[in-house]
Amino acid sequence: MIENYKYCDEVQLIEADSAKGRLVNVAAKLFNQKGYARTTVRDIASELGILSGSLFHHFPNKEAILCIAMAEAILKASKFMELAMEGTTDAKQQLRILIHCEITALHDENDPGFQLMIPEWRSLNADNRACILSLRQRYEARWHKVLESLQQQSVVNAEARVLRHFIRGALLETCNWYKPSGTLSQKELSDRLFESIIHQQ
Amino acid sequence: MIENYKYCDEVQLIEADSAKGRLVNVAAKLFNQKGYARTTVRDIASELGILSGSLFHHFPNKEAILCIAMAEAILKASKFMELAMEGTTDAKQQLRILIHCEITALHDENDPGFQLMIPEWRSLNADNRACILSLRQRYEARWHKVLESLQQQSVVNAEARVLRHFIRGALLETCNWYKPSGTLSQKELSDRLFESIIHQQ
Amino acid sequence: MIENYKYCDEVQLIEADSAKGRLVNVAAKLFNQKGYARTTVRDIASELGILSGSLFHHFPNKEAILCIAMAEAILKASKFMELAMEGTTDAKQQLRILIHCEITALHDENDPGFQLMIPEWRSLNADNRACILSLRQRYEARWHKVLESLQQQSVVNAEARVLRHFIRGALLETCNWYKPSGTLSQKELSDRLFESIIHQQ
Amino acid sequence: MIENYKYCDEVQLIEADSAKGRLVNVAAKLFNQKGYARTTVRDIASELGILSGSLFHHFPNKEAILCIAMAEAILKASKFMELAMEGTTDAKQQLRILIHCEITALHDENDPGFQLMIPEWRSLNADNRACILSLRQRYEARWHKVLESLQQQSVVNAEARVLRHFIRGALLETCNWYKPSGTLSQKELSDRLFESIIHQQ
DNA sequence: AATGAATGAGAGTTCATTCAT
DNA sequence: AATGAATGAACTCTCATTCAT
Repeated sequence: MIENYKYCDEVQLIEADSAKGRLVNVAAKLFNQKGYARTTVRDIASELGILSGSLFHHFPNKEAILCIAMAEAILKASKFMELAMEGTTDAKQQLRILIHCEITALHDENDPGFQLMIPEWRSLNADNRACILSLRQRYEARWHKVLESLQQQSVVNAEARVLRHFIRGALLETCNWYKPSGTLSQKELSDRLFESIIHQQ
Repeated sequence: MIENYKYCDEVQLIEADSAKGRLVNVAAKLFNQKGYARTTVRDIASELGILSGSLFHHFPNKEAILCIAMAEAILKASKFMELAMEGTTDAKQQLRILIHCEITALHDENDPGFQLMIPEWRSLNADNRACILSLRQRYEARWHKVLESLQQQSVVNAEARVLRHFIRGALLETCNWYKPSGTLSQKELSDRLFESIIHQQ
Repeated sequence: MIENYKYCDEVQLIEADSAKGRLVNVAAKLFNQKGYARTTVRDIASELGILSGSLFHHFPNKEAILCIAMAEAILKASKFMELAMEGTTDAKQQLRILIHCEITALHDENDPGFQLMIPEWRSLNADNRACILSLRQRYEARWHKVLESLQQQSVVNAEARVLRHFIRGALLETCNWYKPSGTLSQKELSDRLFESIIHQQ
Repeated sequence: MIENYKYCDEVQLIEADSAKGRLVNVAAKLFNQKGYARTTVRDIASELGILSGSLFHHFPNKEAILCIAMAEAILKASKFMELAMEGTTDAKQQLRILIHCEITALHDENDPGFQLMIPEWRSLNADNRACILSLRQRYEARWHKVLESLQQQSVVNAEARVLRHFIRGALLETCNWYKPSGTLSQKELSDRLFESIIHQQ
């Protein structure tokens, strides 16, 4: 039954201050905390101080909330990343920036949808997966280009594709242990990963 | 209701050939495919050719199946790892072995519980978490020792604790993209990660 | 959403004394009284002294109950009619029997599904409609043959097809006004309609 | 909740060209197509190009729309019928006219409420039923008189009351099969029923 | 050990209706 | 007159779990 609904035909950033924006944000936070399946629409509604039926004024169903949270997150992260990359041509520095941007996206309290993308992938139906996938393409293409360049320079010891997966996994896992409020800053955390891969002579 | 049940007081390896062993195996496989929450006890039972009520002759509840699958997996992986480490004293080689063992555990078809440990952690209640945590301790202690040794030798550029998280994430993520049947063998995959971290002079 | 479920692949008479048989009977009675849409599964369950969830042990959804009630009704009515027609060759007498059988089916307390067929037709999805339609075919074919024969004899003044619709409507409407407990017996009622159409010289 | 509201205290014909008139018309059409219970106020509103909340500026609730649609229909049909009967004294001819008028009312696209009266009777609460019933009285009294007269002349073979039910059913059922756009005109259809009952010598 | 009917809480969703703007 | 966000009760259906057989 989860199969026959499709969202995000026309993706567009929702204003974070709107009712809809707050709703997506709150929902994504709960999805992160408890998992999508374990989060009920009543949980989301009560967090917002409304009743569960009112959610369906804004979204046709629960999955649409997840889908739009992911869509917004990847769009936002893509923009942020491209802005941050501007003017940098050195592949090593580009990688440093990519890592930092992804860390930022994963731990941005105002954009809780980014870290859902991998673990809650299975919660999307085929159509919604296709939609999110297409949005991720531009973002992943950037990564690929940088890593390929590094591979050709023999700065890294693995195929670009394989290395991207390693890095994604390492970064995603930070959501399970890293607390931004601790002693390690996000910048330092990013650098730790960067330096684990790129050894300076 | 998930809160008030505790399993795995007395952990012991179930014979893989027993009815109980097959049950855990089948269930863990389904949990991997669809996620614990989305897998129903009926799914598990029908895969086994029995009715859902019959599951409860073997396990007090669904969570217990998850818990024991994890417990078995970590015990089995620990044994396998310690066997593989025997006689190796060089820290670099030890790391290579650890990585290879974890890849093996993650992709072992006969031990599908290992890859559940992180993503389905939240599906366990407090008691069961404590139980699994204690079983993981010995396993993680081994990792820690090796990584600390490498850090002291300045072979790696991050704190042992942080690096362990990076590696765990990178390895876990392989479950989402790596197919053992493809062109890259598990050994090669392990080596890719090893060489990404440990740069040879 | 009502669209994507199909029932009655393999139609077979359910034993009226079984739990399932009683369930269909009770449900169909309620559908007659209040209409399908206004009858809740809780209504049905509470009439049976069980809880609403238990219904779904026997039927996959509410529509399936309606569908099987119709399927059983038309099968039962077909059998009854063919038995009653045996040995009768005179078309007038055959019509008399057909009318009587349909009156009987419409007012049979133990087969409350028959009178649902027309008014609740729209409550079925496309697949279920096709299923019921195919079951009705044999039944309607009988009517058609008799009425055509009468038309050729010029005993009736309308095309067989049109006349069948008139008769069906007239008979169906009896459910809204006729009470078998009143002064008019079912036999008499049937004869009134018969004699309204077939004028004796 | 359907019980405690009463409409149609003061019945009056709404101008068909008014906003209210169009609304009733559109709603009744939908009620015919999908059934009252399955038609949502959003369906009606979207057909009119407004939002569902706006309906309640014109009508206190959904049931009122149904009720007024019926009320208008019976008033309109009564007027039409009495006009058509004027000057006709022969009972047979009167019946022919009555049948034709009812066919006309049932298939009048501009008066879709008439065919709702029987099948959606159950959707009205007690007060609204009483209201519609009183409006139908004059209309039905006309039928009764004509049929009694025919019965006394022994032109028909059933009690007036019973025959009226037969005819009503036969006519109502035409809504389920007869298409005015087909080869049979409404006049011909009416005559078919007339001639099925009144056999010419 | 297994069945299968039943439970009962709770899930997502629907929808007539209200009301401040 | 119309909007559209919100309500809240009711809906169908799911599912882990129980238990007499």
